[in-house]
Amino acid sequence: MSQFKPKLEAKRWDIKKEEELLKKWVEEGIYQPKWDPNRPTFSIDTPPPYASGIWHIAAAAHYVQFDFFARYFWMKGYNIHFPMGIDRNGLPIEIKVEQEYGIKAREMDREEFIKLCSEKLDEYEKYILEVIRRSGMIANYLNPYRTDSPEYRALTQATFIELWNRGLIYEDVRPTIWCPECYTPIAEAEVEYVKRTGKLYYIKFPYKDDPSKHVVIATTRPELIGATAAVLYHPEDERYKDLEGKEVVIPIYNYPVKVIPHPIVDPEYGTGMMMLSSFGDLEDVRLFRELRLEPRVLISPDGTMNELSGKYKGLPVEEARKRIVKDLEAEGYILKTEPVEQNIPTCWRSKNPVEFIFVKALYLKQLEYRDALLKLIDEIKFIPDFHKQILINWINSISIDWAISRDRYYGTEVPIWYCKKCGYPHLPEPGRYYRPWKEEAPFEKCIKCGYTEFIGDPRTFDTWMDSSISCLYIAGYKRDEEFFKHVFPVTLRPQGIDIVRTWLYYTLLRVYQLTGKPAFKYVRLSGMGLDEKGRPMSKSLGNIVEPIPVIEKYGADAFRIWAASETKIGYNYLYKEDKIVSARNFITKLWNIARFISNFPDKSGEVPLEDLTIFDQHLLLRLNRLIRLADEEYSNLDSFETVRELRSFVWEVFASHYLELVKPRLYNRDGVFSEEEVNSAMATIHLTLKTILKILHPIAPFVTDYIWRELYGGNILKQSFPEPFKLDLKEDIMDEIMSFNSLIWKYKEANGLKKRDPISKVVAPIILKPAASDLKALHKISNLEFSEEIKDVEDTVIQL
RNA sequence: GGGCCCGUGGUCUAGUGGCUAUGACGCCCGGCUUACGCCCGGGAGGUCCCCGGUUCGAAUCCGGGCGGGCCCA
Repeated sequence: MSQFKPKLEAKRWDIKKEEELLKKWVEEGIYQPKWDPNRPTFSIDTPPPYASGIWHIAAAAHYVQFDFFARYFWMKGYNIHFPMGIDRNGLPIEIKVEQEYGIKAREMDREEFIKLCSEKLDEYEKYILEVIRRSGMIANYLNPYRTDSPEYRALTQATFIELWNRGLIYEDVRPTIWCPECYTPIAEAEVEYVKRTGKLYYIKFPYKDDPSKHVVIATTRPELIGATAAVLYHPEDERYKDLEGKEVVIPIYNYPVKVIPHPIVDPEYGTGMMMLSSFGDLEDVRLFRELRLEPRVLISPDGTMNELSGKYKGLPVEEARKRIVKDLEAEGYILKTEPVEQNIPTCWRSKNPVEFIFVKALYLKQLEYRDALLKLIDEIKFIPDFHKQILINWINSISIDWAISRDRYYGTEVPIWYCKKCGYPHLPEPGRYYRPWKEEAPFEKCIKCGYTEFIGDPRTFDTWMDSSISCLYIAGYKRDEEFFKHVFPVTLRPQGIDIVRTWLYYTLLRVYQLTGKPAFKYVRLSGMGLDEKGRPMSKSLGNIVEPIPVIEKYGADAFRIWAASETKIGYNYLYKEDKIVSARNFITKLWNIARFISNFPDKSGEVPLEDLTIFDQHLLLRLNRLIRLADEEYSNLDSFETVRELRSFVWEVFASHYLELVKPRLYNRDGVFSEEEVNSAMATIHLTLKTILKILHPIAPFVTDYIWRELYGGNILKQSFPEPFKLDLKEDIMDEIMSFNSLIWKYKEANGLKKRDPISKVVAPIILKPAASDLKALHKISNLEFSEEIKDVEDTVIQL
């Protein structure tokens, strides 16, 4: 009928419109919302992604997930503080630059090297910000903060200076986990254990008092025999009991060590006799401390053997192992070798095996905060709560203080100058950004000896020293106290479960040390995004799916709907293209519903709820369920059920049944409906559409905003989130309506009728009476009656 | 070795004590219904990993096992 013409003309949503909307959003200022101190604030400590290469789609999915809640709380009237940050400090970029240009940072000009890193970071940063922009996040990507900016680094240094002055930081020469490739100490949290098959060597150690006798020791590290300080067996091991107190002689190196019983030894492993060397692993370090043994470290910081190793000096560890095995074999010390499964501790960045050597490093006290932190985390709500256990386990397993200095270059500088004469450390006033390796010391003379020359500390901080205060930085800590009071503790920390022991733990520790408070109200821990076979996406597997091509093919909304409805919070989730297709199909469906509705004038402002037909009120009553669910679930920072429920309401209830039923009334070709009834339908379809658009908007901002603008005008984000309709009905009859429709359709199909063929008589349950005229019209029933006798829709009587 | 998570139609997935187990994709049948074939209607397809226990009742809770993943030692 020509009197109806849809306002939405296209037959499907055109994803090219997304770019137009992105421009509009910039113009409308949604990325930098106005601040109103009288309203509550929803703030997000957005994980500043590390600018080091391509992002996979599952990672991007994690980011849009917290955008949902920013948009939701915006519609609920909150201030939104949603900064975007980029993490740019630390080792990964240095390693990337070293590899790409084939250079070594410590062999070139520091200024020059830093410049190369910075340029590379700019390149990667652009890519990340484009993903953020293109996926429709309202994070302030127009003005991101950077962890390597002078302002950010000044804050890292200020917090360090404060903790130093409070005595929480000390310098020590201690056995440290060391990466020879990165040439720096690394933290416990940065060690990654890699399984591989190695060799177990069975080596004879002669008795000191009787060289004709020997014990056999099995080890995977024969190059460390010269670092052995004792040999151990299990106290219950009958084979070795009479050896207690005796001494054995180390082959090649020819010095004696004691035989000591210790429960750490596994009698089943090797021969049940183990050598304790400095240092094969962290356990060795602990044992040396416990047994008060003098360590003999044979390995240099560059991963080669040092002078203590004798003739193996200068050889890389692996090479030295081969050489000493040869020598031991030549002298008949090796009895046998066998393959063994090993867990090699490696550096998570360079993937090289780590070593344990003596290094001077700065330490931040953390051991003494364990109990306080365990208590503190009870004040934070974890979503889902079962993942809190990861953090608890980690806190309980920490065994050494945190080594926070790194002998590297692209990072926040350790702000210390040392007196050139007496070496006394001097720290500057906190506030500005200091670079001791290139700046004059801001001191007149040494406060200890009065000497006037200083030397700057060349080291940088562990990058977690910077990222662990991101929530303080974004809250204006030490820079805008008024703002800080409003937004701290930050509402939400969203992050993956893979960095609980690093980012989350270090943040809670640092923020507690600095403020005495929990950093967040909510911590939302998401699982890992995997490829369609359930494997992590990685370069080496070649299974990385990039987000932007997917967004360009299916639209950001389809991508976001997938992220909202296929990823259960806390659980791993698989990327599957057909899921995105399915989300895109839903958008097409929604578009066409809106297109259909746009044929009819919006009467929702003219008809009060109580004047709607009872059937129309039933639809809104059913819609109330969805409104309540969405409101509750979004406010609990989840979206999974809402999107599934919304999809089912829109597709099944609203489109397939309600809209089919009211079509005859809307068109009213035969004039059987009164003007009030027609207006009621026109009001109901628009009320429902508006509600659906608002509920879906946080998830699918583009298509909902576009439809809103076309039909109702303005930016939908500036609408308030829907409240349930106030209706005087108890339970809606939509389920019965749907069963009835299916019954009739099934009946007609079974009897070879088309859907539009008439039926002479139907006797239906009384509960369906409110929809009588709509049912009659849709199914072309000449005589529709209702009976109280019929309880169940299934028992409806049909006559052809 | 420890912790956490997972194991549901061909594939993926919802469901954490209760009627004939949810949905998506795929498959089969029917439909030229004027918002939508990116559609509509109908349908087939499942030992809910295995064993034992608790219970009137278990996919769901408990114990044990098998298989997979992540993190840690």
